[in-house]
Amino acid sequence: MTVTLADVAARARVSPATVSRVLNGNYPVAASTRERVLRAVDELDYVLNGPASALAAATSDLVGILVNDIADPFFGIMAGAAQSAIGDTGTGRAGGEKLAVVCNTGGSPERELTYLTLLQRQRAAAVVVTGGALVDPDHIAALTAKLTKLGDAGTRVVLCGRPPMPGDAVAATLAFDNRGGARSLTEHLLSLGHRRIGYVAGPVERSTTRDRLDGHRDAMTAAGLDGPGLDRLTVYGRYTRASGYDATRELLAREPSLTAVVAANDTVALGACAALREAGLRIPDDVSVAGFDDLPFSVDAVPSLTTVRLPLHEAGVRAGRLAMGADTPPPGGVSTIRGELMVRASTAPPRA
Amino acid sequence: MTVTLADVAARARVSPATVSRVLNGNYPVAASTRERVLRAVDELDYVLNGPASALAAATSDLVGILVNDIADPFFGIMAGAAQSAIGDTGTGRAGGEKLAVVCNTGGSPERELTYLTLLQRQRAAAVVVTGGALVDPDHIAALTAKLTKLGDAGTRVVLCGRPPMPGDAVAATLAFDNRGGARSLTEHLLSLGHRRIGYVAGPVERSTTRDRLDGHRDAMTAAGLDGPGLDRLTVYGRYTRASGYDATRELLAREPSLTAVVAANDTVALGACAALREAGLRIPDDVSVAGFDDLPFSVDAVPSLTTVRLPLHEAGVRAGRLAMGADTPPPGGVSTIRGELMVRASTAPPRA
DNA sequence: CTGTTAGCGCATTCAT
DNA sequence: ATGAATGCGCTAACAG
Repeated sequence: MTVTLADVAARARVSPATVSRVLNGNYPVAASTRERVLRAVDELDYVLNGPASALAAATSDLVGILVNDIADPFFGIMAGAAQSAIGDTGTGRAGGEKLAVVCNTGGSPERELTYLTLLQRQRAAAVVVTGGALVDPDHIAALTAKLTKLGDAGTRVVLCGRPPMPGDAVAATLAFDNRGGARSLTEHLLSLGHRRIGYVAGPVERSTTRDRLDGHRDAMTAAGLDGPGLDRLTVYGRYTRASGYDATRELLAREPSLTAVVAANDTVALGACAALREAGLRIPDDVSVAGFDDLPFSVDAVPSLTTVRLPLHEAGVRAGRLAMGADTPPPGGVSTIRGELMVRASTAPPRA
Repeated sequence: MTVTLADVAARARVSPATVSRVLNGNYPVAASTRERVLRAVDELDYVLNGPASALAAATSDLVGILVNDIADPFFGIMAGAAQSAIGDTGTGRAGGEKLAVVCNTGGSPERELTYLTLLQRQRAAAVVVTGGALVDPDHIAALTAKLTKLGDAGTRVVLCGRPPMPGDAVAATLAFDNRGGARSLTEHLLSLGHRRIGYVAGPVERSTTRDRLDGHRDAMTAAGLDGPGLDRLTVYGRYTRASGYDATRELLAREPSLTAVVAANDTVALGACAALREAGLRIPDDVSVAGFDDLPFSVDAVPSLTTVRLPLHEAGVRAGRLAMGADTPPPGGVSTIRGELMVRASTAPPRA
């Protein structure tokens, strides 16, 4: 019923071993023979049996890319870039093709572990884990253990847009400088003259939330604005528009004379804008707003959003190449990627 | 080095077959034995060898979800919904877990075919193909052939948000009523009194583009507004913000007295808004704008966008369940999903 | 309910 | 440069 390598061998009048060799291209084969085999493959419309191949070779051509939220362009951009970098590395022939796939954890630590197990089960060639991590020590330990096993089994593990992990389970990590970016963003607001700045944070248990908030606090503290007021003007939520909306209303209730709102990311910032507008406040005339990430829609927002640009596409490509072994890991295994402050129309000096 | 099923069997003092049976759970096993085996699995930290399992069983637990653009929430929402529907069908035990993965074709027909081959190679349990199709007959033929082979090999093929295909290669298709939705959208504009309506279409070779444009033309024709003017006020582009921006400038150049712009989707509509605003036109006072899809950001746009809501999440979940065989296909194999007109602030009667 | 026996389709030694 | 033989780890008949 289904065509096997042996069928191809018979048609090409060679041994199965030879067919295997031309297909994998890692071995010297006479040009004429190769030609004949390739023709038989074509005529029979043969497709390699992946599981059989993976079983015999003890490794598969599967590369997994884990994301927290596939509906969020933040992850989509990174994943898409990684996926194309991995696909493009192929020789074009069917031989070197990797199957780069993205797995959506939905931010759930259990699903993260489950996907990793599934990938381990498939003997994945590499795994790219993207986005902020959970700060919970138990989960970090479990994750580290799982990644170590993957690494020991020959799977190359790459972290992208995620803080480094302890141990040597990870081949390479590309970390974003969330703290530094957040600090420069708040410094920008401070330099405009703002003093009563609200902060809409993400989920408290995520490293990204912590890092960005830390950066914000660094700037506030350096300006002598630390103290209890800082906590009072910080509201935690999720990385959604609705969360930004709700948190901003809360902020407004706590401090009606707010002159600026810094959001954990661009999506949250949009929700903040909606809440401010609804309260009859103009942006940036009455209140300035800033985001983080610089997703594609941010430049089109009205007014266009001041934010910190993260080179998501570039990071994804680098992670993909690292996963393929096409690039060598940075010294020490960790590379920190900086964000760039994008000053646009949503921030201005506070009203006099 | 690596723990195998035989190791588990030895530790649990049963035969390998029994271990296999408790792991797959599709066979009666005494509770005490199962307990012993599970304990051994745990103690040895055993992970099933997917390729070996797939080889022996002639099917894997991999489910592929193909999308045109992973960075576009349109696809992200459908893919995420499908993926969670597939994951949730699992019993919770490691046994029934499917590995739902998304593959990004980038809209390239070659990559679409390549991914399908890769999935075929892996003996995927099911494949969900999302989004608009290429209208090119050659590609449709190639795709049909490939899907037929997949189907013959036991892979369940489901189409989601995509027009039906000829033949019986496909187990089920969930099609969006793009034409009907587009028609009702333009009718809305017409009923407001608009007559000079520009249309910013997507890529000419995509079925989604065609269908939505057809719906628009249906409405225009019914209103007696067909003729050469219709073509003159139609500009093709891509499904991006930049494309909407450029096309709208072009439209404005062709017809400065335009009173409305209908865009192929919400993202394009945002670009259109930017171009109009830059031209000093107010929305909707001077020009009305409408989109399609009702992505999450559309309600937050300023002004909020009139559009046609497509139940992307619901469609994704249905596709996922269909792919798992958890739901039975609709009669005839095809189910058409209607959109819902969402009238918001970006459309208003034209100026007198 | 459980053990035994055969492959599944391919990559890889080892020969030649 | 090519062929023959072996085993990867597991599932699926069959027995019992």
